[in-house]
Amino acid sequence: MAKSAMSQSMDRPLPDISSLRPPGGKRSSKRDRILEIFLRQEGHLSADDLCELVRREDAGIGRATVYRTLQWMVGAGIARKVDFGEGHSRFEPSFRHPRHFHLICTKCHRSSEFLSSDVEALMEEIAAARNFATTQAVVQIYGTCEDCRTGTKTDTIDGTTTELVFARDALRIAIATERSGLEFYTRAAGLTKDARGRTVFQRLAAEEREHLGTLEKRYGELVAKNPQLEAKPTFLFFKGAASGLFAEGAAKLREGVDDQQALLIGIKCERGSHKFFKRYGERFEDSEGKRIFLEFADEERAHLDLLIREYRGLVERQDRRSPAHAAVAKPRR
Amino acid sequence: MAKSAMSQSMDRPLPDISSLRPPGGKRSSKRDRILEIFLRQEGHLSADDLCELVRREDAGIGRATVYRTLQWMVGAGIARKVDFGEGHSRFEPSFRHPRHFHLICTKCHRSSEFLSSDVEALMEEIAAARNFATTQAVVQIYGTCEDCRTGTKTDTIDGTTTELVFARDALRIAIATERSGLEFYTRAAGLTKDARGRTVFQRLAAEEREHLGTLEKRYGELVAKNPQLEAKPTFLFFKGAASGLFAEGAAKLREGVDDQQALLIGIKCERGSHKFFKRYGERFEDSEGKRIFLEFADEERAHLDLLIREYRGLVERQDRRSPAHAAVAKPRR
DNA sequence: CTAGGTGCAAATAATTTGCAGAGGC
DNA sequence: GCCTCTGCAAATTATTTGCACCTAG
Repeated sequence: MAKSAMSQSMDRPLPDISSLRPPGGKRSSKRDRILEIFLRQEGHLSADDLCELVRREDAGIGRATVYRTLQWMVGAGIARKVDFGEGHSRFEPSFRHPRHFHLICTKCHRSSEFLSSDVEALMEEIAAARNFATTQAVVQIYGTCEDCRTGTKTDTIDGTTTELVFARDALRIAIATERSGLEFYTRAAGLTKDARGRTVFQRLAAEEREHLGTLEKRYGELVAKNPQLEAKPTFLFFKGAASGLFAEGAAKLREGVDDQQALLIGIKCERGSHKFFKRYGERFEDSEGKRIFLEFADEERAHLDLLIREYRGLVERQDRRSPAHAAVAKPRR
Repeated sequence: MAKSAMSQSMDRPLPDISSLRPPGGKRSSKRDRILEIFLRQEGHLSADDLCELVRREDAGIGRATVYRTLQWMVGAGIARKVDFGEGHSRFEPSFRHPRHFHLICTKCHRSSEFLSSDVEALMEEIAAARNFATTQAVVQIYGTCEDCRTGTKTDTIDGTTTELVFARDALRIAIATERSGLEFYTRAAGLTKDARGRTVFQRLAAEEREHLGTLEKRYGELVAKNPQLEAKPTFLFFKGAASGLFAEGAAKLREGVDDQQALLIGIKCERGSHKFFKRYGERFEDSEGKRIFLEFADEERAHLDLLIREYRGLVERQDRRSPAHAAVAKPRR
């Protein structure tokens, strides 16, 4: 039985490339050369592809060294080994997008990538149900790509645009969530009888509107600077329970609730939304998209705090009026 | 570049084993021997494992023949080639469960299987968004299994119990859906003012209750006959949008609706539920679990028809009273 | 000086192929 | 007799190793 497995410890946050020379071996020499050439490429290289490339620039480098360097890179978390069932492994730089998945065309042998937090969430659930400690997950969809079926060249996401497409998708998701939040608060403001409560909701609606404006402006700037962006396929699939949350909240509002309940619903929505974007934002590598998610999470957090403050104030005022009823459920945290 | 790909055309509904001898080659001889030995095993065999097994029973069979038979089996849809990243391929009989996914323990090198219609649905969506024609999907979760971490032996699903565990899970899902349906109709009956409409909802509630009883009895019988079943881990992960549908429907009822709207909500729920179970039932191989899903789909269909009939009656009666308002949206189909 | 890095060629491992012979129809 | 199946050994491909040599700290 051969080579069993190059240490499967992938998907670490990887600091920066220059700082990881020491771990393991001495400084370096050809290693650097190979690494540099590897990182310069895009797509999924086979060991042999890399050999060729290296040989082209530096005649005196042996296949064995390339293989050894590849093993080191995988162990150090610089590269990821992927298997497309071709009888040989391929390698991809891992610093760009951790845990992305692949659509693999069996006709043209090209593969395109996608991110799906939805799929990840499901896999986490499944692993948890089986008490399985996940280190890595592989999702590969095999089939025929659009280009091969129709003969036309469709727009693809290449190495230079992934970052941008990711940022675009992050913005789109944030905007969608913001919209449903705005709708929720507008409706809540319309329903609330208490003048003070209404003011809070109006203020939140105004904030959402403003933030929505900011996000849309940013989106506009992004696509203005990169006109090809709008046509690119979706890279990040993320239904975002957050948008579901606000819709659900809005439905509850329609059932008719008192001011206190409305605040609690708002709190639930913002808490869910915050947690959600924080959690998913954190699992991405440093990038514009990640930053958008985390910023957005902070924004939601601020709203959450505001709502909680207001809720406390409301309960306090009620207490003062009729201390006996004070036993109303308090929001956690 | 080697062997590229054994025809990727897997996952066909496979008729029965005896009838697929002719396609391709002559009758057979050793082929049958190898096939028979392969099918008798459970788990994921490597080509070498199979060679050993075959050699043990029939000394005069060469490695090449085993490889060639394996290729033929994959092409004929009898076997599926799986790659766990060990440097060699493994093969599994494909007639049991099409498109299942794997949890692979990197410590003990064992793998357990699961089905997730939720993951499948997401992958379909993703493929559709990219205009990608899927032929096969691979989902592998690598990590450490419970046994390896805790040292204890947990209950696993082996070849003899998969069918039963699948049936168990199908029943559990059907029961959960039935429960939420029952709750929905009970609530609807309570809310409906029109005597006739109320009768319909009561009748449906009664039917759901009865069917629920049947399903629960069946579940009880199943686990009584196989006491080890209750402790087995979940095999089929299936949130079932259907249960979500009824819950959503019930929420809408709470908002306060008239009888006609209540019927429409019921129709929407049953239609969704029927479609859902039909669709997912169809993608399974013939098995008790599949039958449970399809039976359940039929049941929901009957309810749907009843609701539609009732809805039509209601509209007609209204028409007779005030023909002018006849332009109410009709349910499709 | 010394541990690890490197090249080359040989070793290993998984899988396929060429070819002569065997077997069913 | 034809056509495919088979076995064996040789070929191919991907990847690793042994070993002598080289090089940076």
